[in-house]
Amino acid sequence: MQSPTEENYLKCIYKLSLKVEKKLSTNAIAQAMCTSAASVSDMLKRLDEKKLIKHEPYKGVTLTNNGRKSALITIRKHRLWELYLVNKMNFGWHEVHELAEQLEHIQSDALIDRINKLLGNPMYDPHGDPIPDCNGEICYKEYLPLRDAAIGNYKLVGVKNHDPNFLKYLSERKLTIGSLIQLVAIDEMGKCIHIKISGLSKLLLLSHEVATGLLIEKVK
Amino acid sequence: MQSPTEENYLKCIYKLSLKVEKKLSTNAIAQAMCTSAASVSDMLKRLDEKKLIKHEPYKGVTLTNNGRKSALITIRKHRLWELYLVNKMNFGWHEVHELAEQLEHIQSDALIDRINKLLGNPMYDPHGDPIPDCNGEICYKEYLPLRDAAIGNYKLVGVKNHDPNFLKYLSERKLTIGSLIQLVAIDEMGKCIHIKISGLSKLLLLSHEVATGLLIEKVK
DNA sequence: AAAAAAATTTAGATTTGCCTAAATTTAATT
DNA sequence: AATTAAATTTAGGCAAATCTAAATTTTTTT
Repeated sequence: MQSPTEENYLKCIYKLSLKVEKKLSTNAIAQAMCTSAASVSDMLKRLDEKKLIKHEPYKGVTLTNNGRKSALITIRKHRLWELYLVNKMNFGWHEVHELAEQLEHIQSDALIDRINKLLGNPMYDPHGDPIPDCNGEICYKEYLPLRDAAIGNYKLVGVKNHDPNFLKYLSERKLTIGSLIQLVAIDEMGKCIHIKISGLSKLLLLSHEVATGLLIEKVK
Repeated sequence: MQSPTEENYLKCIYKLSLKVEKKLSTNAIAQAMCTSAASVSDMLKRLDEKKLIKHEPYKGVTLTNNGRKSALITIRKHRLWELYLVNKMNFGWHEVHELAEQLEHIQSDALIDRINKLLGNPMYDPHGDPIPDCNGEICYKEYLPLRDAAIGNYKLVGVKNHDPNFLKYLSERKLTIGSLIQLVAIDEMGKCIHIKISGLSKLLLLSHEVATGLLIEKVK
């Protein structure tokens, strides 16, 4: 078993590894964890001894299979809790991250299995991120930012930006995962796009920044 | 704010204080916490510095108002979580204590308020224990063990024994909080009693041990 | 290729929470 | 009242997780 801190390090290393192909630097982890490089160096030694990562001093870090699985199980718990908080406890999608950061460390397979069951074995969390299965298998989708889309019909399937203020901004405009979006016009000059959300009458104007944070899927 | 360990000590001291009128001994706490007297002595010093308890070395311990409130807020969280797990997540009343021991340390007023709201601001947990309000006020009831009752009609309002096996034994016999019980006969010789549960046809035989663990209320 | 800069690790401390063993205080016996 | 026994505290250590500062290694620059 891992401590909550170790779980957080593994989760962090996993997420950074998705962005960076090569071995991870101590500094990158320190920055992401908001701690000192010395603390990270200490922790890397411990995680290496536990065979959760492979750490060659001065060279960098990679996850072992065990470490990756552990990280994905923590991510699974986080995402299931987020979805539970939104779907069953009426929280907004902008409120659940910090809560899930705590709840993901609750140790009980029975509890997480129950949450999964009550949610109907869901595939995605409230932000559209895939939920790893109980073996730590995860299935990534190809995502297209709305910013790069042509005129047409789309479904909102994810957000790239998880900032609570951004999420609140979206839900206030009835934009959540699953929303059907018609891209009506692209204003390259004004650096924005015009969309219409299925079911709502009025047009919505989105800046390129906002459109960059929205991940969509083509609809027939 | 307190650490989970500090919360557990305060909860423990509060619960022991209910049983023992005078000042609590270090040993009593050590036994209840399954730790050494030296560790308790350490912790008492820390809690005293934080003004959560009053500790006169060699003399004993009492809670301050702050300490009592903190303990009761933790107990509130524990009992609300237990009820939530039973009522909303389909756990058995014998399965929820260990989970609630973890969940009670989640730090979020919004979450516990939401749980309270979803449960309809409940008064009692699944074992019939009163739930302190958000100010740490608790209202105890006078309880009568079924063992001491005369022939008549009663409602099961609590259990004195929280052992999961005992609880499972009861629920397997359709005995849970709220069950209406008709005390049909008292067999002093056989050290047992005969009861009939409302809605069920057949008689149930309960040993004096079991009847001692059941807390009841007279029904008109 | 040598020197300077950047990144990383090690050294030495700190805090929390625990331990065992020793010292101290209080309570119980003789 | 003196001694023994029990309870409690203190002393000294350990492990996790953090820190700052110093030492080391790698990379970059000149």
